[in-house]
Amino acid sequence: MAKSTHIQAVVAEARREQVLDAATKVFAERGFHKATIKQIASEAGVADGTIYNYFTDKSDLLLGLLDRINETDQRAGGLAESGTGDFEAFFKAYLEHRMHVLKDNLELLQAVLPEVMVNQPLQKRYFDTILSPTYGLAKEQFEALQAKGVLRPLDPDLLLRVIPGTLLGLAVLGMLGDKTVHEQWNNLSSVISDLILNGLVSNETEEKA
Amino acid sequence: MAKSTHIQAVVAEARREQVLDAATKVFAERGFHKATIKQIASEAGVADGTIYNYFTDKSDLLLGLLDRINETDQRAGGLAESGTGDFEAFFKAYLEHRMHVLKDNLELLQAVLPEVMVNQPLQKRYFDTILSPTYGLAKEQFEALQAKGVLRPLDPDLLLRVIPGTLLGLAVLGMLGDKTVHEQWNNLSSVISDLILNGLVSNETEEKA
Amino acid sequence: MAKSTHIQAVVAEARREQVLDAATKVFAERGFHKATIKQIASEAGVADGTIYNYFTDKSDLLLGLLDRINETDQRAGGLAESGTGDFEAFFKAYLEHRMHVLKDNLELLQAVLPEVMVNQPLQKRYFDTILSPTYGLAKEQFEALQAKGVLRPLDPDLLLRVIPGTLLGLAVLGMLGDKTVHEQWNNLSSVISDLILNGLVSNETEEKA
Amino acid sequence: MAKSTHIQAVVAEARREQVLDAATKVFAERGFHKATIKQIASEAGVADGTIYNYFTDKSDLLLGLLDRINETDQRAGGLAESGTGDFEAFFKAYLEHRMHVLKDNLELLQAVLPEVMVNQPLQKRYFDTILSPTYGLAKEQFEALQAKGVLRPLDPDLLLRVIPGTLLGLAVLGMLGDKTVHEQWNNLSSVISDLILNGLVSNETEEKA
DNA sequence: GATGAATGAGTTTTCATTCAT
DNA sequence: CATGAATGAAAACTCATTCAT
Repeated sequence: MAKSTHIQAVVAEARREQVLDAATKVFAERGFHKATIKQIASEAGVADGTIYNYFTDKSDLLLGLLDRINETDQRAGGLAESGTGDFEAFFKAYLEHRMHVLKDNLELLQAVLPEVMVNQPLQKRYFDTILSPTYGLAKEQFEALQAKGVLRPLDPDLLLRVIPGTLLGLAVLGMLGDKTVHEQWNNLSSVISDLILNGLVSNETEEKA
Repeated sequence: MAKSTHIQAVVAEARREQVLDAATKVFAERGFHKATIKQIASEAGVADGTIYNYFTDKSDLLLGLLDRINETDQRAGGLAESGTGDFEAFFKAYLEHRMHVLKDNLELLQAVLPEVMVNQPLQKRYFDTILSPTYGLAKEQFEALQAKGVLRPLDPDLLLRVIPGTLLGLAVLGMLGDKTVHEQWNNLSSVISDLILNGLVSNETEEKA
Repeated sequence: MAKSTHIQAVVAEARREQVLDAATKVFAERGFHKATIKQIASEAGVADGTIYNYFTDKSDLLLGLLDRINETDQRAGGLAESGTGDFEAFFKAYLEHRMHVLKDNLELLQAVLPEVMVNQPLQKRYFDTILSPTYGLAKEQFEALQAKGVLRPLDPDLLLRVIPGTLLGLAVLGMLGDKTVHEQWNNLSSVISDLILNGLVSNETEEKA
Repeated sequence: MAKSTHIQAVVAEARREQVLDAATKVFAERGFHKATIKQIASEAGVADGTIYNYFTDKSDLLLGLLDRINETDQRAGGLAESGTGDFEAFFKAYLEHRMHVLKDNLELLQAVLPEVMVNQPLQKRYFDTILSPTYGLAKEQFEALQAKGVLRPLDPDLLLRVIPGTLLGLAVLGMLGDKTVHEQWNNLSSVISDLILNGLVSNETEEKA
């Protein structure tokens, strides 16, 4: 019995994922409201009613996707540095990693973001479970590096909006159909690193001054 | 008769604006799809049917709002520098201006962006009429400054995504309910300028190396 | 404007009645749950959506019917006697009147009763607005007649359940398909009067004993 | 094998009863249509599908309950009098018995009645198997008593609607939420007997006249 | 032009019933 | 026989759009 119960659970979980995959695709393509349960069910290869065996609601599908983003973010890890030397190398690697994760989850983000932007209960959940924890963690790390003199003393709370905001903004530009963003996504990573680390202004100029 | 026609035209234009104002508010609050014509009409103080004397469609309201964003952007102006000396001061001022304009139009952006992110015909229109022209213009200016050695030789196409992307990303963070972004919006401007111009890494460190 | 507004109101009220008539018929025939909005709309000669311009809900239709029963009951009047002499004649006339009103509203009662029996919020409303007031009024009248020695001293609270209960029970028997009840409805009135006034047991027998 | 078959039959019958008990409860609480197979199955402690091994249909459950009412009525017995003397005492006892049986089966009645009132095929079955036999039986007894001069010569067909109708009506008042009916159920029995036997009008008055 | 009631297509959701395990 | 997930038909309800006034 334990075994069959276990198999049931595995099958059920697989079905859930199958439905969430379909919802991701359809929400991303058509938006939350224009997406119909029929389309999602058909994309998932199940009957309409089946979806309601796994989700209470159409909007419960969205919560399921939010949880996925959350898990993705957990796995992506934080700004945990070995503390050893090279911050620049570390930052580049970290940013590249985040950009990579972001790229892999653009569809998911596109499925969720437009609705979250417009739905306040969802906003709260998104902010509390996804953004806020990230902020808390990173802030301490920034302050430590600033204390060591490795980083310039910019307000860490604001840096923590600007840097992820940049990634988010690029993702949104991508969703708005900017082909360059899509095609050069990998190169963007190093430009951002370079820009954020060293700034826009030429050193020659600066050193002259 | 010419006069009365003119008056009518003025009244009609005023009515159009009145409806667009209402649509901005209701779309921003509830999202394009959850917003109903009834709500917009009521907010505008007109009857449902009246809206159809000025707009063919619910989605035509959205096009009207897109045009407003376009106008906003036109008025905000480009990166036109007098060419004289201080690029840093100029960039700071420019960024502050754009941030200010953006702040004033957050509601409009929130009304339009989530739907544009999900609606491909709208994307194309948005991209072609709003983003693309901005890029073209700014690119030449960047290249000129890089040629003069004022700016470091980062790929201008990518810079032109990263910098506006940062502003857009911050606006989106705001729409997602990040209170810090709202409260510190004005301070964000100088942090961004500083970060973009000079980078994150402390000069002391750099110069030692 | 006052005139056109008035006309609007009259038309609207007529439409409401038209829909309630249709609902009465369809609910009585098929029961609340098996009745569909489509059927009611079709019976009323309007589109489905039109019903929702006058009633918030399917169950709001039922409330509308309850109100009708209430009005019916108000018009039917109470046990108000001139106080003069002949209680028996008065009671016969009163009962006949109530039976007549009941007959005219059997369809309405059949539409409402089965659902009220099964729906507690509706029960409360039905009891509070329809049954309870009737009880309060009649109780005093009974007690007065008992004090005068006209009526035997049976518990008035219980009499006030038994007598209307008898009418209600006969109506229900009718709804259950008892043909005799339908066909002899008018004769039932005098049998009930006679039974209630004089009892079942023969006077001869009684007087012998 | 004969034995195991017998055991199976007993188990099966027990399961049937278990499901009917559950159906009685859930139908009475929520009404036939709002009751779901899932709720009944859960109340009975079996799986949804199991119910279909014992009943062809949701409405077959109702037929099962109708049969129970029928059995209840059979057991309750008729108006069979020993023919000896005291009709009044007999009638009181009989009525008390019926009221008692009715009280014990109010839940069952509440489960069945509202749906029967609205479902014609069910009505026919209910009428033919339950009401009609009762009528036939009792009518003869009434006529005999009237012939003996024990009872006044009221139309027996109508009396046979009025008396059970009174009980039924009181049960319905109870289902409509009349607390007095519930609380005073036992006292109602003697009031009804008294009223039906002796009438409402005071004997003093009558004898004067 | 302005109005707002009427329309009915389109969606979500429920739930009796089936059937593979 | 028992199970309970899958099914999909059926219903309530919403709302953009039309059009008679």
